[in-house]
Amino acid sequence: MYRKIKEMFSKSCEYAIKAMIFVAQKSKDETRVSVKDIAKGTDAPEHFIAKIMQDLSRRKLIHSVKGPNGGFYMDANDLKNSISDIVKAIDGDSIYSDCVLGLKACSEKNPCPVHFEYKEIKKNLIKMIEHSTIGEFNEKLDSGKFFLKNS
Amino acid sequence: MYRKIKEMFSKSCEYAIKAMIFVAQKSKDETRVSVKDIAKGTDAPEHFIAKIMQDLSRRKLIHSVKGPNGGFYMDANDLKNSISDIVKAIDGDSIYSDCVLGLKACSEKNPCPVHFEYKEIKKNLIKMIEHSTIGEFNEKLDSGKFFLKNS
DNA sequence: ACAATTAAAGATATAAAACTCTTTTTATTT
DNA sequence: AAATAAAAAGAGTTTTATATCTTTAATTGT
Repeated sequence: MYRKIKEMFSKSCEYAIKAMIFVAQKSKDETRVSVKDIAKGTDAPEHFIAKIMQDLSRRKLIHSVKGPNGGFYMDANDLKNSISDIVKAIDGDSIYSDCVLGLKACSEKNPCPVHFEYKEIKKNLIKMIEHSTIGEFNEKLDSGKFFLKNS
Repeated sequence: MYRKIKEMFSKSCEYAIKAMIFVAQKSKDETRVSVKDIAKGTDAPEHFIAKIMQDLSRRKLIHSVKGPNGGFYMDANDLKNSISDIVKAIDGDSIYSDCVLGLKACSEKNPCPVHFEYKEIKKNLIKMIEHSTIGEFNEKLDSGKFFLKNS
């Protein structure tokens, strides 16, 4: 029985976050970024990231235009979106609401054994992903000290 | 496209944690707990939790005996295991090592944009799951203030 | 020794996530 | 208006996780 690897976010969500940051980078000068470019820039499978971009677009986290010279871009408002907004759009908000042990009945009044310990972790996690906006990451990457690609 | 629900641990791992706590509860007086009882006590599918118990047993996180009046039990040493030990046994240790954005090349010197923010979260998470042992939870549950079942 | 009981092992089935391919729609450029 | 380039939509495939079922091996009580 091989059960391995359990990440914080789904693969889709990882790609989504990377894609958002990537497009933010490229769309300063009104440029539109094609799915192909996003796939290359983030080491994501092209057709898969295309689907994810559709989701992000439908959820208004990013803009898109069809046709020649079309593609994805972000406006000033889009840059205000947080990692949390992306996570919610792609993975849903169970990371906020659900019990670590998967107990539906778990609550403050009916806590699972790890409830209060986990509460702190969750609070920090949420703080982090809500606090950091795409725009901020954009600036960080400009500084040249951070990287998006795998190789 | 329906992508929903992304938990901190895998379902298998949730079941494993609950099962470990459940068996700890029951095995004070040298009692052995059967798979059937574990399944009932933790709201887990019987045949599925059976597989998980096999894993835990193989990894020496729990003891088992076959035959009539057989079942699973924990000795004093087993009670010293932490949640972290269970997580590592079932989900692997990627939660410790892997980049949130799934970047293989991500490191202190080659950080992804969220690397340093996430580092703190990870540190807290690890501290929590390493710190809390099965034995402690056992005592907590004894106090009657915590619950394992879903309903 | 035998029957009963239980976990271990193995094989199979189902569901969800990850990924791919094809067709359609929309916009742009000539 | 036609050709083209791009995303959107839809359908399909593969892989992994979850779950079930069956057989085997070990232990106990009679």
